[in-house]
Amino acid sequence: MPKLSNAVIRERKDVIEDAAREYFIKQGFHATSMRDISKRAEVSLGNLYNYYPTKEAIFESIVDKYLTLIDEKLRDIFAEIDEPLEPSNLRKLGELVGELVNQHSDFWLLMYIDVLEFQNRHFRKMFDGITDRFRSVFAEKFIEAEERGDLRTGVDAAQVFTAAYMHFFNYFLVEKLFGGNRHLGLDDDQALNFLTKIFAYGTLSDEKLAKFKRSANQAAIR
Amino acid sequence: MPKLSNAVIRERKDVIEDAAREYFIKQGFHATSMRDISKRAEVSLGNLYNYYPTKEAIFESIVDKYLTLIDEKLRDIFAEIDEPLEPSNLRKLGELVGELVNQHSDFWLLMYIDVLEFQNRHFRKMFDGITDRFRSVFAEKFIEAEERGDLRTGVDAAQVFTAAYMHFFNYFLVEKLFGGNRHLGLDDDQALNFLTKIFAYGTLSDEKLAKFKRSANQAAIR
DNA sequence: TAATAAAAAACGGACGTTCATTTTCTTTTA
DNA sequence: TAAAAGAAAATGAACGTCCGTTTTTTATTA
Repeated sequence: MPKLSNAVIRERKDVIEDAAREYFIKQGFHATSMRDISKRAEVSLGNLYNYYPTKEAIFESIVDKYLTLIDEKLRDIFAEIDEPLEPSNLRKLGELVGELVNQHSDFWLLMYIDVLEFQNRHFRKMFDGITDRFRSVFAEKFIEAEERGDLRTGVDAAQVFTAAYMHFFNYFLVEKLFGGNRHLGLDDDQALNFLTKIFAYGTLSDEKLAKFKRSANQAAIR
Repeated sequence: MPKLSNAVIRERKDVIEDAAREYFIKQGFHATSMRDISKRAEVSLGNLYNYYPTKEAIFESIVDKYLTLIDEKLRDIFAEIDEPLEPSNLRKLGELVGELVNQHSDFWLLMYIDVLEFQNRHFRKMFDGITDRFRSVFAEKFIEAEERGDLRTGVDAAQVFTAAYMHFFNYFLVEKLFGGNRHLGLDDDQALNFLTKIFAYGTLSDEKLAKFKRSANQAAIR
């Protein structure tokens, strides 16, 4: 038999990794057996080892693929945010983060597996230096906003954005994975408005806030 | 041999559960074997089953004990908060939550085990209806604050308190368990000030804010 | 036919749990 | 006061199953 093309190999690995991921997120890494994976992927047990040297290699391959995907998704999200400190855009950030959490909750479960079973070895970079990364993504925007005096004196734009981002994230994770069940006593839409307002009023300068109150954007965040 | 007293039984269970917990949080539930536990607890394998019917029962016993402990700790924390919406008290809340997270990080790892391996069966109640619980804990205080007009119109005191609580929580969890590594670009003290200010400016009425700016409390949160 | 992939069988060890047996310690008896 | 009895606790071997991985065998196709 001739060697399989890389494309075919990638296809079969995808099938295997889909099967493995379903088990991992349902019961964790150690509770999932290679036999479980081989059955669901419809690949013989022995053949798994033609594609991966160990079970952990399967996990790592899934994580790597996901990290790349989430990275792209986040890039897409930030591309939609042209004025990161504008309340309407902050709310949009929240919406998009909510979609990301809900559509890819598997990813966050894998992160918890990593925290538990691998001391967060594979996901460490997720939050490390996140404020500085935001600062470089929105570099000009943050400088402009500060020059315009959009923020209260002493407030750092990148820190505000990070705090809002983290809050949105955590809100949706609690709702999706921890049985939050409308834990703020609001539906997602209302919660987004509520949180957006806190961050707007909490960080914008009086002049900027006055503009915000006069603007049509206010209507959308009520 | 006469029956062991309940006190002795409780003592031995504590030893077993300490051993089990150390393994669970280091490698998860399924990666921990009854033999591991029996060795560290210096109890024979078979004897474990005189104290617990199954391995899961050990996990459940640990979780129950911890839920009680954390519940008490939270009660202590809230007892220290006499004016929940006062910025200085909000900051104090953050400090105390930080201590809780750092001193009992095991507990939160158990919560992740539960999310992963038991679909959060044992921890569901942690966040369910949390806003309403805060509302009843601080019932009079919230009503007083609203009557005094401390909050911007339309802002619900219990929701503000919950949002702040959740944010503090998440901040310290990310720092402690997810490799946050000063993820806001600030040390814990500065981060607490920063977040407290956001929630104060984000939710208090102009009159209340004016008082806050004039007060000595402002000095403590700088 | 020759090289590769896939499947199947086999390996040694570890798993959660059970159980027959031994140890421990109080109580009863002589 | 010492030994015997009785009951509960502790033990560790044993059970059947499953584990991750390796090795062997069979199938596939340029």
